[in-house]
Amino acid sequence: MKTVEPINFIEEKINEDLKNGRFNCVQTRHPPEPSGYLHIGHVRNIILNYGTAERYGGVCNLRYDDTNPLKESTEFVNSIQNDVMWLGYHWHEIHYATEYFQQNYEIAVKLIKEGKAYVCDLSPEELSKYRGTLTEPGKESPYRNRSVEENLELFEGMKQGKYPAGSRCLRAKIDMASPNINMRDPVIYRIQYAEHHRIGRSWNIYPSYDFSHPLDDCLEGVTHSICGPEFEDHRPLYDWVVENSGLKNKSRQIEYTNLYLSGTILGKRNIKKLVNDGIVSGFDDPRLYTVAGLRRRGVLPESLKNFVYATGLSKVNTAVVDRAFLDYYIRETLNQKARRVMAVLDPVKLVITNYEGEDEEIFTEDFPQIEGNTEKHAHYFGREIVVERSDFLKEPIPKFFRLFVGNEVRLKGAYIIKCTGFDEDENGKVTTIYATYDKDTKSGTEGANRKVKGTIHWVNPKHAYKVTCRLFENLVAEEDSESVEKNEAETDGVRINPNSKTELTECYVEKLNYNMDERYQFVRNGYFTLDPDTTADNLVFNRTITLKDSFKMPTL
RNA sequence: AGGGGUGUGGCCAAGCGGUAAGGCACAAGACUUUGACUCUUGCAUUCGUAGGUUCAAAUCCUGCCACCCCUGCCA
Repeated sequence: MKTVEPINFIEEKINEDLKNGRFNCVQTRHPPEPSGYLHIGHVRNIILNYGTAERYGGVCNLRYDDTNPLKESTEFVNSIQNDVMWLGYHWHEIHYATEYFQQNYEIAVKLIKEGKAYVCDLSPEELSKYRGTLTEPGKESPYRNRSVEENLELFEGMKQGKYPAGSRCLRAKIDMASPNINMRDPVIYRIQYAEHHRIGRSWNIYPSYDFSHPLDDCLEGVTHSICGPEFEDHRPLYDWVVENSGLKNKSRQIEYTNLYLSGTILGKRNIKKLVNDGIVSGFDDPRLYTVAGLRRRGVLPESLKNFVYATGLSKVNTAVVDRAFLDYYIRETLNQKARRVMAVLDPVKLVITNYEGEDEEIFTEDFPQIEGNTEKHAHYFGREIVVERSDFLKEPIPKFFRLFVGNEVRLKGAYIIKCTGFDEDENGKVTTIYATYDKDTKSGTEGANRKVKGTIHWVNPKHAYKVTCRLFENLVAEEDSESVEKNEAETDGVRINPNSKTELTECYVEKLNYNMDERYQFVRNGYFTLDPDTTADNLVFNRTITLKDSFKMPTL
């Protein structure tokens, strides 16, 4: 087995194992518990497991860690598979921890026979007391030294459902005085009468994670079991189980650190709460950093992968990656793939006062960033068009070179116009802008060489689609925003932005054959994707992300 | 004497005894029929802290400090 150039400390460890002969191949597993939707934090784990196996020419299995029927469901099983496929990873096989229950059980019996496990009758409360504290050692259970026969009989009784849940459990006999609490005779089997989403009620006893996980790894042929940092001090227990299982394949657990993203709410529990409280519309709400939400927003899987690789892996447990970093990778990909489209999101009417006659068809072909794009885009210039409200200012401010009375600006792909005036309503809101156009400056002609500072986009409503755009604000309140003052909702110390709702607005986009699979850059507005809910007569776009805007309005 | 981890610029992050890579963010400038993109430049005399070893330390040693995880019959 050849080693590969390591890109992180995990691969360094793998190379060690390959070099000293502990393993001669690499097999990993992706072990989600089907108790929630995958989010961007899980993406790193997925990339690590599938990606590492891939790099070493090994395989990675998808294995549902479904040892707790109380929290799991088929809905989550399906969503996980869907998300992994969307990310572009391929599992070798799909397994369920429940497939190994018989083998787990037999190994538990073997442990009992060897005097390494016993049935304990302590109640959960008592068990907790006997466990000791962080600073004090635990006390041995009075049931610790039962005979092998009695243990065997009791365990069999548990399996047959003779005792109520919580009345007894099977514990590994390790060391009640261990400074590592996980080693103080951990519970490895508990009684649970519940409908399991996959195996129904066929088992009355369920192995705990600490017991089944290492076993399943070994059984499946996993060489490297890559998991989160919270299992670091479970490793001695993992090794204990592996060692005492009698299994030949001895898997190795390697921990990595979690991914935290600033200004986001992650964690299955938190996301569920947002969904249940109705703060978001579902697990695929585009404001959520779930894989489903990100996908609906129009983020591409390769952006996510590039982002994860770029953040690297260290063991710094306090690392919080800035959200701007993710944004950068989203834009980077989209910039190469998005089709440029003229659109006006917040329209205000603009009248070309010296334009006469029929609307004029304008062809442009200046979208060179799009691969293989030979199509001509037809625009219709005319007397009445719409432009973006934010491209006009009643009172110009320094360094602003878009529309204001007296200023010239180019309408992208068309003519240079000069703003001559505007109307406003009683509230001071601009209702109409007036301008004249210079007919010698049409794009593509000699006269077009004249330079003006600003270029704005525009749409002729008579020849455009009226569409719906979903815009939204970040779910998490900015640190220093005023909205934080009167926040009502709070999830685990993270302040929810009370203004965060998905807003549907009526906008105009130029006529094109829109394709569900394509990304669009609404020129000067950001990147958009068609929403799955879109219909033939109502196009719904989701804003993926805004463009960078280096023009800053001065703060007064 | 609880155990296990981690500390490099605003945010990630290389570095593994030879005199602080890179990216994001930010700032300035160039280019531009998207103020996008692209390009150019700037941005840690210092690596949690205090000592020690050395010709030489972010890298080795010692003490201290800070933060994260662990007291589910969850994973």
